[in-house]
Amino acid sequence: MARTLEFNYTTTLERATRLFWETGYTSTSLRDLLKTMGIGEGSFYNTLKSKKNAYLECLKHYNATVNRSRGEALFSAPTAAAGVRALFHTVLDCLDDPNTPSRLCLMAGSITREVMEEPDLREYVKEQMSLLAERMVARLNADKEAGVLSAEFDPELVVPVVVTYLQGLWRMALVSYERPRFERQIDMFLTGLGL
Amino acid sequence: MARTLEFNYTTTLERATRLFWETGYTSTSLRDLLKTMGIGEGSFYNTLKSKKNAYLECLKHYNATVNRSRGEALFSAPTAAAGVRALFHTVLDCLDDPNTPSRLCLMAGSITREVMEEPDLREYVKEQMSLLAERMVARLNADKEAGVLSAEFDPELVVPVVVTYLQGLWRMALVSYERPRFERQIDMFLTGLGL
DNA sequence: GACTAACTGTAGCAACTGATACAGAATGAA
DNA sequence: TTCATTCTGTATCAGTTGCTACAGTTAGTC
Repeated sequence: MARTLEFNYTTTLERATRLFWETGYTSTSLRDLLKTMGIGEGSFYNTLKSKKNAYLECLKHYNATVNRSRGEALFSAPTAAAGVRALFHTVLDCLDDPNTPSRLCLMAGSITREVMEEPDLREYVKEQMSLLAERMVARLNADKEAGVLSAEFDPELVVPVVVTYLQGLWRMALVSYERPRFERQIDMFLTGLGL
Repeated sequence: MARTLEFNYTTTLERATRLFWETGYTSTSLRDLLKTMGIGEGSFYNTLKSKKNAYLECLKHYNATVNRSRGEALFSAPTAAAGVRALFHTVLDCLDDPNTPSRLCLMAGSITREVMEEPDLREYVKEQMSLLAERMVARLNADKEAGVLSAEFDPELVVPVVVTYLQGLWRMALVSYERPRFERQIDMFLTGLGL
């Protein structure tokens, strides 16, 4: 072993994550990336290998922080239904937060032809999405077995609908967003599903 | 007036539409565009002014053809509920059609940071989306007044949910698509809303 | 048949794309 | 101190981006 890293890897990745979050994978140029990260191409390619790999690391970082807290919102609520509503609440809070880099969640923003064409990125995104879905199914099933949710309620069927709707929500926020409208819409949606 | 256009405007725009549909606004290069259109930069900039304007014209063309038939599916059904289901049916048919350029509807694919940053494009997309929503609301209200839908049913509240879900559906198809799964999901969703 | 207006192809622009080569600097082990 | 190893900044690569200048071609009008 020899010379140590001159920059702080974590804070640098954090900056990269925010930029990718703001401008997306393809339209974030390497130059801008390096500028906001505060490092040169030498350091970048030595530690992160490529733009694609850097993006993957940012996705992981995002899931370990932002999406992790969303998952906690889902689980810390007294009932599964309240948990799902809490999850949507964190999404609205994110949209309202002036500190958020973009109206689009980094993960939602990665569901793009260009990103999906990269096999490793595609697989990671797919994997993470089913992970969230599985956790949600598990939580709903727990309530079902406890008798909080009716026996007819089918988590395996409902969860994909919720995930799909959530993806649509991020995109719609890109067109126009007003919290009260979104709140009413989400309530209508979840009530319809029995949550 | 003088010299006439050497190429057929309509078929040329059709080709451009298919390419934009396939590869999206930003990642469709002018070179590729000209190659598939079969014209040179001279003709292109004389008739279409810019890449942005060409994209706008393609969106209009798409709405006048593909989305028009989707609207017809919505209206030609005996009931509004059947109409909405027919609309989703055309979407699935589009996803199954091997001739379709992309898993993503051209309009759905235009809901992107880059596109939304162009004021004219943004306005057009927004306008077209509310147009579809209005038509849907009108159809549902007609059924409500006819007594086919219950008095409690609120189209103004339900329609945004449907539109949002549809956007999510396109994106999810980009991740992975299997018709039976989607059919079940859509049925669950619409049933929940009372459609 | 001349004139004018519009269309078209070629060449080229400056800026940017992700990535690399490589000399030099810093570090820990011997 | 020596030495191998790793990190970093500069310069640069070949290819691409949307767009424009302009000469040459074609057509309708008088």
